[in-house]
Amino acid sequence: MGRSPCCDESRVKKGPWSPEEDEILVKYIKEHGHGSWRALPKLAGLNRCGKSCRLRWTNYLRPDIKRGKFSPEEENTILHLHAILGNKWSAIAGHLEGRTDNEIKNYWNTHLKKRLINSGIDPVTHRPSTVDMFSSLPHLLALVNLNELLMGHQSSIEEHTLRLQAEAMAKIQYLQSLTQAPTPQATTSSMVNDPCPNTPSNNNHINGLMDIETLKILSSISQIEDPACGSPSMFGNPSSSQVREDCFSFPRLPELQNPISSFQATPSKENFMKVEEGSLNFTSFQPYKSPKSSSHQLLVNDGDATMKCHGDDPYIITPGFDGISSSGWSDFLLEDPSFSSLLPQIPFYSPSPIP
DNA sequence: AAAGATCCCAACCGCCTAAAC
DNA sequence: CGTTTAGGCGGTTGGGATCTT
Repeated sequence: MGRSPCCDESRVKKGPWSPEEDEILVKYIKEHGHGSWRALPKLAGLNRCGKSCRLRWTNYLRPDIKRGKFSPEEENTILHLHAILGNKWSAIAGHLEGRTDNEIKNYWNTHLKKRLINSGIDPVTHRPSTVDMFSSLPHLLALVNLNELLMGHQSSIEEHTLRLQAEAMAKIQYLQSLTQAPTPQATTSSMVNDPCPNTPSNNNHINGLMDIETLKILSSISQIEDPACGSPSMFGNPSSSQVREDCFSFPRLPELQNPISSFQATPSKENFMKVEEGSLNFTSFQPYKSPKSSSHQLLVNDGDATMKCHGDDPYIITPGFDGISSSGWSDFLLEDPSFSSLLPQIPFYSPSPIP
């Protein structure tokens, strides 16, 4: 329930500010400070609402505003911070001296977002586009299984097999739910403007490629579940052998030098955690509890850049993903909880609850 | 040169939060 | 403790500027 607009009075002027109005506002604030924005227009002799005055001042008239083109350094800062903070424009603006949240928001919407999209990067997640994410799923699963083998987490072949089957079932159910959901009138713009891109339901906002990709993924899962391809697929699909023959490659993923690494994270001071061992190329974690939600968030810093994922589930960290160079992420990929929920049994690091 | 398309950004709108009452 | 409200925020829009055909 929002409050009613502060400018109910229809008599107040709207629209572009005239130079005279600007002058009055600047003069008043320089002499008196803004004080109560609601009271300011009357005191200053402006036929505007207080909100309009505040916006005009903070976004345009403030003397410390830096105008002009964004420098490459500023662009990088915005990209990095947006990957961490999302559309928290005021928070991002806090790191860019002289830039307003509105200016950064506009610059993002008109320049940076398009640039990421053109580079095949989802501007919301800062990761390769959704289709690419799905195409990487089988590779991730293979890595997971390899990791488990290397780590010796399975006590027996049978236990390992059971776990793989359980995982595969979870993944399949999820993917099937995607394909069975009603198909919205998906367009590229609907994906771009999707306000909740990380929710599973929104993964439906994919065009026909989704079906193809999903089929491939399902096919690959059946391969993982049955690596020898010698037993019937769990789909019971007679044509699955044909699908299986289409062993697709993962052009976006380089050959990994290291499988997903094991590492230990121990609490140091307050909510900060340091990685004590492990071969991933980052230096620190910083989990924290969002004050506005029940989810935990996790900042990971690789010495050059910081990324974030959030949620209560374990995190999946894949080294060697090298498709996001324009925003500086090159050493790893953090998957979000909607994805990690598909892999519930992975013994990865999960941030400790923050008091 | 003109019309249409696209870009850009200042400004507005509606919602949220926290402080005041 | 519940209600009201100022300030703040992010999303969206309107229209001028610029580009394309």
